[in-house]
Amino acid sequence: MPSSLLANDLGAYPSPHLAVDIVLFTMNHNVLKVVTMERTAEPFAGQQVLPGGFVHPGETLDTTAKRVLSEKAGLPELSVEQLYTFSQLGRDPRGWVVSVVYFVLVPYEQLLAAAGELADRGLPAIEAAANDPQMRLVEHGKEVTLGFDHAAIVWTALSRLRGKLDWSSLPFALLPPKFTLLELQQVREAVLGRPLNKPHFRKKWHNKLLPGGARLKPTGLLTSGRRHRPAELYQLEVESK
Amino acid sequence: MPSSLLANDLGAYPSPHLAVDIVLFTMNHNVLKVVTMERTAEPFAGQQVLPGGFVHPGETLDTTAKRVLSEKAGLPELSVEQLYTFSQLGRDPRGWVVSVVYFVLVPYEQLLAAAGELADRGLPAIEAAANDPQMRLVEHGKEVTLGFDHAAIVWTALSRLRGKLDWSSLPFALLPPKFTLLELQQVREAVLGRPLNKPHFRKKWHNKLLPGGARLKPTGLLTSGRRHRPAELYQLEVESK
DNA sequence: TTGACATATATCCATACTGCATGTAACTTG
DNA sequence: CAAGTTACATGCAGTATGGATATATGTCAA
Repeated sequence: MPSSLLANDLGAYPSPHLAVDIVLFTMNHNVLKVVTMERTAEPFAGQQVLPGGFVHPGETLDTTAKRVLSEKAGLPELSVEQLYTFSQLGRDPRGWVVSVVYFVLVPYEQLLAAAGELADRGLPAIEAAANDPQMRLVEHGKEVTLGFDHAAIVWTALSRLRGKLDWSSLPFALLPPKFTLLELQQVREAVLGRPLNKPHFRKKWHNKLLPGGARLKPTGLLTSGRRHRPAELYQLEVESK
Repeated sequence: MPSSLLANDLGAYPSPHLAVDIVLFTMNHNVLKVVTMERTAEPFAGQQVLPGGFVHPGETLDTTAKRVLSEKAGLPELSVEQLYTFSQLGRDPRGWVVSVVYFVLVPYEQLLAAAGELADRGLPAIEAAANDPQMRLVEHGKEVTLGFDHAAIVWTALSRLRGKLDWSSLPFALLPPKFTLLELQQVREAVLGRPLNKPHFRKKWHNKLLPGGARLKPTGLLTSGRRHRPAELYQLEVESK
């Protein structure tokens, strides 16, 4: 017969410290970027790390993620999505720390408005070709090394984002509410790390119904002042049905 | 300027208790089942719950999952996959407990061999139609209620399993090493909760190359003693290339 | 021995999606 | 007004999808 589950008193075992780290993606000039911050304390002082913080009593992990996003980047209104929980031994030199990692997408304009100093400094750009398990983080032409195991975490997040491209409406969170089909194509090219065929892309995405029930609808509005023929603006609409 | 990350001493905040719960799927008579155990202690004494346990110092979460699987079901050699981390407040009446949930697939024969008493008792069968957000757990004709938030956890695991059907070789872990195409089809029908077209299914899966680099190859062997025409046995082979 | 039965397996067809080539339209800048 | 750049449309070949239909081959019962 199965032994009783959780028969031990709570508190019988020591618990790890539980933290939340955020992979905050954004996109600027057709390049996918990730928000990092300089660490001031040891360990890894002076290096770039992902924004994060410890879980407080009375918080769910989602709540912690939103609080960290608000405190560190001034972005309180974003929807967050849990990615993975990292628990490798020794991943934090200070002790036993388990990190639940969230990933979040934000249009560059919104990031600028909320935390301009972040973007001024420049953010690490993600360079990762489609069929290449390598990933480089580049800022101002030179490679950035992240502290802790955060480089591996960003790679995991990028893989998940790629997987979500085709069947989730989440990647639209990298774009402003209204966007052209070319802008959408550039987002997908940057995430996938490879070029896409343009006429085919247009046919596929014009008025496309997404699995979530949303539809990509043309608005009738046009771009202007862009030194070429204006393009129609599209937006994501929830299907009434 | 960004404030320092993790500036607080470790230990400044209280930590939740960290547990691992396992959703162990198996399949018998074309029905998808999940392994549960009767809880003997309060809270939820007498109810069925998922196998689980607390993380020990010196363990990664994967290690904990494998230890729990070994201790509670006698299955030490299975590969485990992290599903999601649950942290709703009040999900455990005893206190602040965060659960990292893993899901695992095992062929019914292997489960029988390792923990026959589990299968003798009967396991809750999962009844969930394709486009229906409802899910019922049924054992011996009547609905089973799971303790804690474990019903919601099983639903999350089923959703993930469905999502993995098309692009992962993981669902093959529900089958023995050699199997017929019909058996594979029945696995997929049980997981998806809807029938599939047979001729199309055969064309699609004969010699199919899976994303992971594995290929579904016919072995030349045939079934026998099944009161109808023998079927060819297939197996998953890693592509040398 | 023979025919009913259940499942395996093969063939065919209509439709949709993919990847790509080609051509035309419309705005901005010099 | 010409050049440049991008938007937008159409057509085509190869492949995948979803399904109907027909034939093959074993077991089992009479």
